Amino acid sequence: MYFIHMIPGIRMTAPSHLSALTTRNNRLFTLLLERELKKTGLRSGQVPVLQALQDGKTLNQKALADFADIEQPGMTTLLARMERDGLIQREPDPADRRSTLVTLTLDGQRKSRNIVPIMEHLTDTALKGFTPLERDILVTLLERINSSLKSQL
Amino acid sequence: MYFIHMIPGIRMTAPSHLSALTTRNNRLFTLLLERELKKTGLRSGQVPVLQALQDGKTLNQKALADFADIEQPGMTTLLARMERDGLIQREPDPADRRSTLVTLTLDGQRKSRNIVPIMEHLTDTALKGFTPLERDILVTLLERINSSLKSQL
DNA sequence: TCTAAATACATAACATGTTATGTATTTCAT
DNA sequence: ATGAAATACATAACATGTTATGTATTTAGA
Repeated sequence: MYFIHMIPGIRMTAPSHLSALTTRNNRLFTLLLERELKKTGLRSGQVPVLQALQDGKTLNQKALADFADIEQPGMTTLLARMERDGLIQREPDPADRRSTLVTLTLDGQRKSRNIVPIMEHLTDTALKGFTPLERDILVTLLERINSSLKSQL
Repeated sequence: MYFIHMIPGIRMTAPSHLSALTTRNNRLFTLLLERELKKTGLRSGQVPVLQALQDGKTLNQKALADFADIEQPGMTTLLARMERDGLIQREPDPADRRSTLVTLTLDGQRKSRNIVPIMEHLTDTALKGFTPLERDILVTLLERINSSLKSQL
C-alpha cells in the first residue's frame, strides 16, 4: 500500500481527450526516438526486432511479430526492409518449411548495442522531474489501461 | 494538495520500456476507435478535423494542421481523402489566394455528431476501474511527459 | 491414412504520419 | 516600390501499421 504526496499539477478535472493525449504522447516519443536512432542508422520500428535477436538469438517471423506486438504482415514488410538494409539475415527453417529463421547480421548486432542507452536517455527525458513513485504509478496506470483495452479486442 | 490511497498494482519497480507501453497504448486506442468509427463511416485521423469544423466553422488547412497537431503535408493528404469521401468541402480563400478554406459537408456534420459519444465510451472503457483521482493523476502525468518531450523538439 | 483445420509467410491495398522540396502568394524592410 | 523572407499548399518518397486474401506446409482427428 502506497501514498502519494503532492503530485504537482493535479487539477481534479475531467480528463481531456485521453486518446488525443496518448496519441500525442506516442508521436512525441517516436519523433525523439527516431531523431536519436538516426545517428546510428536505425529506425523506431526496428527496435523490438533488434532487442529480440540480441546475443545471436534466432526467431521466426511469427515469434518476432508476437514479441513486437504487431500483426504478421507488418513484421514481414519490416523484416524485408531490415534485410534490404543489412541488419538481419533470413534463412529457411530446415525443421519447418513454412517458417523463416531470422538472425542479426554483424552490423545489426553492432548497431543494436546503441539502443539501450538511447532508450534510457529518452525515458529520463520523458520522466524528468518524476519521483520514483510517480514513475511506478504512471506505468501501473498505463498497464491497467492496456489491459482494459486489450480485453475489448 | 492530494493523496492517493491504495492504487492497485503498484510494484515499485523500474518502468518497463515506457515508449513501448505508450506505443502499445496508442495502438490499442486507435484500434478500438477505428472499430467504433467504422460503423459510422469515419476514420481515426478524421476526428480532429471533424471536431475543429463542428457547428459550421471554417478553417484553412494550416489552422487544421495546428489543431490536429500534425504537419501540413499530412493534413493536405488527409483532407484530400476526406474530400474524396464527401466529408468536407474546400474552396479558395478570396482574401488570400494561397489559402484554402475547409468546411464540413452536411454528411460530415451529420457523421461528426457520433464522435463525442464514441470517444466518451472509449475513454470509459480505457479507464474502467479508475477513481476520479486516478484519472486526474494519469492525465496530469501524461501532460507533464508531453511537456517534457515537447521541450526537446 | 487421409482429409480438414491450423499455421507461417507473402502480397495487395490502404490510412496515417514523417521529411524534403517546389510553387505561388503575401508581407515587410529598405 | 521592390526584392527578400515568410507563408500556404501540393507532391514525392518513405516508414509503420492495419485488414483481406492467397499459398504452401504441417498437424490432427475420423
